[in-house]
Amino acid sequence: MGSTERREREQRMRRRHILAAARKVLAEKGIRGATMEEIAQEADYKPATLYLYFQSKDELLFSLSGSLLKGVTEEIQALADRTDLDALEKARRLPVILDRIYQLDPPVLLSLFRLQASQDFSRMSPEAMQALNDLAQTGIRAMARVFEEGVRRGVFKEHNSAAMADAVWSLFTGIVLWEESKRFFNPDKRFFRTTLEFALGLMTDSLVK
Amino acid sequence: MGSTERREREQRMRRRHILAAARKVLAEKGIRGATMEEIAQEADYKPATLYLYFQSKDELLFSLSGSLLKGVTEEIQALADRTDLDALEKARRLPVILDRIYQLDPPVLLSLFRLQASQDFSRMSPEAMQALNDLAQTGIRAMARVFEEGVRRGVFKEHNSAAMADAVWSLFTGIVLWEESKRFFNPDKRFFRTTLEFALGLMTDSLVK
Amino acid sequence: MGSTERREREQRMRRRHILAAARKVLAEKGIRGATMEEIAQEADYKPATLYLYFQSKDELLFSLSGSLLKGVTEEIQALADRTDLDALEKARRLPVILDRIYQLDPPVLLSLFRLQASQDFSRMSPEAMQALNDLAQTGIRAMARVFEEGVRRGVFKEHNSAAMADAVWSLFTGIVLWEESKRFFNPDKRFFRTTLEFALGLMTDSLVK
Amino acid sequence: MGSTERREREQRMRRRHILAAARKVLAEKGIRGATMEEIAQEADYKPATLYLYFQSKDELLFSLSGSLLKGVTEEIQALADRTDLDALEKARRLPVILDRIYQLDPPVLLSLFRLQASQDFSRMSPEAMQALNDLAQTGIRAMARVFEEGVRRGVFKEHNSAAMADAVWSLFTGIVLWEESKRFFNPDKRFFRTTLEFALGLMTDSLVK
DNA sequence: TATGAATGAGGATTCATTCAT
DNA sequence: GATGAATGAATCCTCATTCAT
Repeated sequence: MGSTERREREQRMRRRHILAAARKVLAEKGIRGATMEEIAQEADYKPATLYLYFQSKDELLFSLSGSLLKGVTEEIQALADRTDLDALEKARRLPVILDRIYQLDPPVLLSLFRLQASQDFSRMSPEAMQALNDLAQTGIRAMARVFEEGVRRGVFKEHNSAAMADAVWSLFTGIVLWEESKRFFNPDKRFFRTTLEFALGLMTDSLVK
Repeated sequence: MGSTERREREQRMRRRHILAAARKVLAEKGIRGATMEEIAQEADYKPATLYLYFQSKDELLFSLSGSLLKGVTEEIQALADRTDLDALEKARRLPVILDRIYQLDPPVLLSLFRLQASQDFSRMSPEAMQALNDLAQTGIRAMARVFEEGVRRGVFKEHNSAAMADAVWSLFTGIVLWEESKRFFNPDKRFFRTTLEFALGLMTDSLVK
Repeated sequence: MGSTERREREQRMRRRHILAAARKVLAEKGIRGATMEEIAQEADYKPATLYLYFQSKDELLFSLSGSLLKGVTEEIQALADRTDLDALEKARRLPVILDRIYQLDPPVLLSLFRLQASQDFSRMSPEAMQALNDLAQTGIRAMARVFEEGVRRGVFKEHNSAAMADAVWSLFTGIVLWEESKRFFNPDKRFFRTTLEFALGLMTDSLVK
Repeated sequence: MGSTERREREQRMRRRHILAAARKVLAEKGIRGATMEEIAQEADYKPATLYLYFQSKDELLFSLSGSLLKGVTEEIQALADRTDLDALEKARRLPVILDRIYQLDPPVLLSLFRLQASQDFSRMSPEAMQALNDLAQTGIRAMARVFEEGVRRGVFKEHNSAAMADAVWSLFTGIVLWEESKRFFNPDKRFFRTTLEFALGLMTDSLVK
C-alpha cells in the first residue's frame, strides 16, 4: 500500500505549512514575538499540535533558518561551479546573488543572522547552532573557491581567499543587520543593494590584476 | 572636608563595579543569562541593590553599551579631526582603531552589536535603542568625513562617502559577529584583525586615485 | 455532539470556580492578601492557570466586582421600572433591595466599595475603574428616576432627585464600610439593615407631600 | 537645664514638619504614592531619618489620620456641649461642621476614610486601626448626644439616636468617598456640600416633632 | 541628629512544553 | 491527528526597614 507514503507526504506538507506560518510570524512580529502560540494561530493549529511535527521550538526555528541558509549556500555553490563564467564574472555576480536572497525574504534572513549573532538569546541547542554554522561555512568555502580560481587562472592577484570569503560574508551579514537597525527608526530608507554592490565592487576591483 | 566628593567617587566606583560584573556575566552567559539576579551575584550584591545605582535593567545594559560605543565614536572623531595626517593615512588607520576597540573588550562589543542586531529581543526601551543608534551614526559620519576629505583633497576618487562609511561599519559589525559565531565552536581561531585589515585595505586601495 | 457546548460550559464553570476562590480569599485576607498565588491555591490551581481564564489580575478582580455591581444595578432598574408600585412604595423598597444585596455577599460588596474608594491602591486600569463607575452611575440614575417619578405624580415634594439618589448611594456605601470597620473589632454586632432602613426611612418621609 | 525641654520641643516640631510633608504627599499622590521615600523628600530628609521620629510608616500614617480625626471629634463634641443652642440648631449645624472639616483638607480626610475603609490595604497595626476607630466612635457618640438631647427636650421624636449618629457618619464617609470617586473622572464637579446638606436636612426634618 | 548603603520579602506575568482524551 | 487543560521555571521590580558611621 502507498498509504505510508501518502501519510509521509502529508506530514511533510503540514511541516511546510507550519514553517510558512512561522516565517510569516517572524516577519511580522520579530523573533521575540514568534511564540509557539502565535505561530500555531497563524497556521490554524493549537500550540500542542506543533509538537507533533517538531520536537521543540528550537527545531522549528532551526528548520526555518536551515532551509534558507541551504538555499543561499546552494546558490553560491552553483555559481562557483559554473564553467561558462570566469572568476571575475563570478565575483561580479556575488552581490547580485546576495541581494536576490535578501530581497527574497528579508525578515527570515534577518532572523537567521540575528539567531546566529546571538546564540544565547534563543534556546536553540548547540548542535542546531553548529549545523547552521556548518551550512554557512559551506557557502563561504564556495565563495573562497571563486577567488582561488581567479588566482589560479591569473585573473586575481595572489591573496588569502578564505579571508576574502569571510569578509564578503561578514559584509553581507553586517549590512543586513545594520540596514535593519537603521530602518527601525527610518522605515523608508533602504540602501542594502547600493551599499553591498559598492563595497563588494571596491574589494573585487582591488583584486583584479 | 571632601567627604561629599569621596562619597560620590565611591558611588561611581560601585556603579563601575556593577558594570564590570554585568560585563563579565554578559561575556560568560550571554544576554539571556544576564539576569539581574546573576549580575547582582557576580557583583556580590542582592538584586535590589542594583536598583540603587541603575533605574532599571535597561539603563544598566544601556550604560554598558553606551560607554563603549561612545569610546568608539570618540576615537573615530579624533582620527577624523587630526590635521597631521592626510585622508589616506587616516583611512589606513581605521582598521587599527577598530581592532583596538575590539581587543579592548570583545564581549561587550559583541553584546553591543547583538543588542543592536536584535532590538526586539531585548526589552530595552526604544529611546535607549535610538540613543545607541545615534551614537553609532555619529561615528559613521566621522568616518564619512575622512573619505569626503580625501575626495576634496584629490586623494580619493569621487564616490558616495556615506555608503563607504556604512560599509565599513557593517564590515566591522559583521566580522565581530561572524568571528564570534565561529569561535563558539572553534575557540582558538581568531582572524578578526587579519580579515578586517585585509577587507578594509582592499576597499581603500580601490578608492585611491 | 454538543461537545463544544459542554466544553464551553465547563470553561465557564471553571471561571466561576476561580471567581469563587477569589471571593473567598478576598473575604478572608482582604485585598492586599488577594494575590494571584493565594487565589490560585484556593482554587486548587497554579498561578499560571488563572491566566487561562483571565487576562490579568485586574480583569479577575473587575469581573468579580462588576458582576455584583451589575446585579445591584439591574435590581434597582427593575424596581424603578415596575408599574404596579407607586413611587413611594418603590422608595420604601430601596432599603430592602440594598439589604438583600448586602446579605448576598458582604465581602465582595465590601471589596467593591473598597476598590472604588481607593482607585490608587489597586492596580486596576483606569478603564476598568471607569466601567465600574459607570455601572454604579447607572444604578444611581435608576434610583433618581424613582424620585423624579414621585415628584411628577405629586407623591413627593419638588427636590433635586439626582442629589437624593447620590445621597442614597453614599449612605449605602458608607454604612457598608463603616459597619465592616466596626465589625473588625466587634465581630458580632450587625446593624446594617437597621441603620439603613432607619436613615433611608427618614429621608423618604421628608420627601412625602 | 531647659535643654531637655527644648530638645523635646524641637523634636515635636520636626514630627509635625514630617506630618505636614506626609499630608502634602498624600494629597498629591494618593496613598499608593505616599512612600517613605516620597515623604522624606518632601520633608527634606532622607527616608532613614523618618524612623527617628516615627517607629514605622504605620505610626506615621496613624499619627496623621489620628490628628485629623481628633479634630473632627473635638469639633463635634464642642458642638454637642454648647449650651447656647438647642438640639435642633445643633443638628442643623452638623453639616456645616462636617463640610468645614472636609474643606479643610479633603485629601487627608479622604485618605483617612480610605484607610478606615480598607484596613487590609495598609500595613497599619490592628492596634492603630482600633485607636482610629475609637476616635471615630467618640465623635459619633457626641453626635448621638445631640439627638438624645433633642428627644429629652421634646424637640425630636423618640428614636434610636445611636443609629441616627451612625447614619450621619456613614453618610459623611460615603459622600466623601463617592464624590472623590466621581471626581476621578469628572474633576470639576463638586457636590459635597449640596448633597450632604440636602440629605442631612431631610433626616433632621423627619425627626422634628 | 542624619544618612548612605544594603536588603528581605514579596508579586504579577510569560511561555515552552506535557499529557490525557 | 488534534487539542484543551495545566504547569514549571523564570525574571523584573518595589518598598519598608535596618544599621554602621
